Amino acid sequence: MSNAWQEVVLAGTRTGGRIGDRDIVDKVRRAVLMQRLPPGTKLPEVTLGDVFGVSRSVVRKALTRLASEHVVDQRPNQVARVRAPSIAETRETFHARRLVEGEVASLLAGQLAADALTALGAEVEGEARAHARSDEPARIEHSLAIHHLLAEHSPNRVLGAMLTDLVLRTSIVIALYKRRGLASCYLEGDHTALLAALEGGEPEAARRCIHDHLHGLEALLDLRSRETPIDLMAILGSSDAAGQTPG
Amino acid sequence: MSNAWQEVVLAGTRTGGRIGDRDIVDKVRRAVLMQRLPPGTKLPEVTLGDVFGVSRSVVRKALTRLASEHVVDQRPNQVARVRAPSIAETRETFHARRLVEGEVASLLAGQLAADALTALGAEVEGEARAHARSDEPARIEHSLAIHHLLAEHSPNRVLGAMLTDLVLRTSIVIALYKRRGLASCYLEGDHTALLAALEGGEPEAARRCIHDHLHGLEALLDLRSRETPIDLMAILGSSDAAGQTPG
DNA sequence: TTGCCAATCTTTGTATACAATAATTCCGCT
DNA sequence: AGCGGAATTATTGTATACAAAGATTGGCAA
Repeated sequence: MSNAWQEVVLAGTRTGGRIGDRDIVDKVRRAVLMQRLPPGTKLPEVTLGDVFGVSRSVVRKALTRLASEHVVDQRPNQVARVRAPSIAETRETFHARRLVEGEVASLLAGQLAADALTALGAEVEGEARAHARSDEPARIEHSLAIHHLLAEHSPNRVLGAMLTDLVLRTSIVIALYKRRGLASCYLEGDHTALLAALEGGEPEAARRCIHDHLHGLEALLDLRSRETPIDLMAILGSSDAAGQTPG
Repeated sequence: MSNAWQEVVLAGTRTGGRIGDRDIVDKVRRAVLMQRLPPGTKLPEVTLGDVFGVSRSVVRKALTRLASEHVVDQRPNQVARVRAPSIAETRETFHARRLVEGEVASLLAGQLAADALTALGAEVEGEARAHARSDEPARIEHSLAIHHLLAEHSPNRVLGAMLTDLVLRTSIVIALYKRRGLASCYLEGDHTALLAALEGGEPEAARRCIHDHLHGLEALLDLRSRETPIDLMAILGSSDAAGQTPG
């Protein structure tokens, strides 16, 4: 059990500024996203409190927020754990994201200001270069930035917020279910095509780009229905939190 | 101000069973929905704690959850207040709900089990009868039940949860922006047509029913842009405006 | 050995005390 | 009166203490 994930979570915590629940949320979310906190990892309140140098009150608030973001699983009288979405939920999340992000993209087509387009272009280019030099963490960072920009610039803020949530959730399940041996989930040209559709003011083309992109992404996952880790753990009595070896 | 909203919130609280944060969330949400807690109402933690007989810890948790549900506005170091969505957000919420609920309805067409259909039919009938006897609270109750059933039975649970959230938010803004003098927001036959489309297994018809229904609902609101306080701030902030400020 | 139960320990749930910050009030001044 | 501005009050933020519920461990018996 000597996981020592505490140090991982704390990586790069700026000393000096007082730590609030927001900082904890950001750090944990990021750690989960970067797959440094694998699903099922227990997150006891006192431990997190020690790591961040705050008391349980702050940690509890952070955990509640993380639970509402679907990042952790918080059950009464039990230790909070990093959530492990099931295969079914993964498919459903992709479906929902296609719907929402497709709509946002179609709304955005031809409506983006010049600076927004250049920012988007920079991220697309950055992603391509990161992929070229096989820097997967950086590539993921750029990819997230692209979709986060879409969410931010959505003229419909409600849809934008929903998209932010869905991007987070799909990122988590991608990390979870990525095919073994697959170095990257980069899809050549997808984002470039999207950018072109947005710049060219073609709503339906933009929507189609999003749909294709997300279908492609989903196809890169290993979604065969060996039943969900959660179910197994529940059945077995959840005595073991660490890695579940298949077969 | 002697508002005495405390008694309103507590209406029908069963004594005996221990009160948890969930109970508070449900009660406050319901009170907001039923317009017994108007937007802007302050919800101090100690007061709520006294009302429900629990300490601030529990109340804080409940308020955090309500904030994540967009029911209350929680800003640092300030009293939580019942949220008052802007007109722009109202339009955006309706747009989002059309998108999501339309998709859910299309997924559900021809897929609902017999008992679900009868339950749905009962609610549709109940709504019609409540409208006939001008019992608006009961009518709202039935209408909520209809859409809640759709969300519950959604084969896509992610979309279902999103729909639940959007139904809540639209209900709040309907209560907020309903045209004065309008006794009810009942739209004759809308739900019946939806039920027929669902039963008949016509996905696109079901989606269209939802779209029409929500457009109709939105049209019943008074969404003229008497502008938000933000404009005032902008005027007072910029020095070049044609000065009507005295002295 | 295996299974079960009790004791122990860990972890969360709740209440409360104190600190920090925003809102209010009241007073003196113009 | 009208208007700052400081003292006061109200309210939230954080930490901590204790209670309650799970999880773990060890021993005992079949």
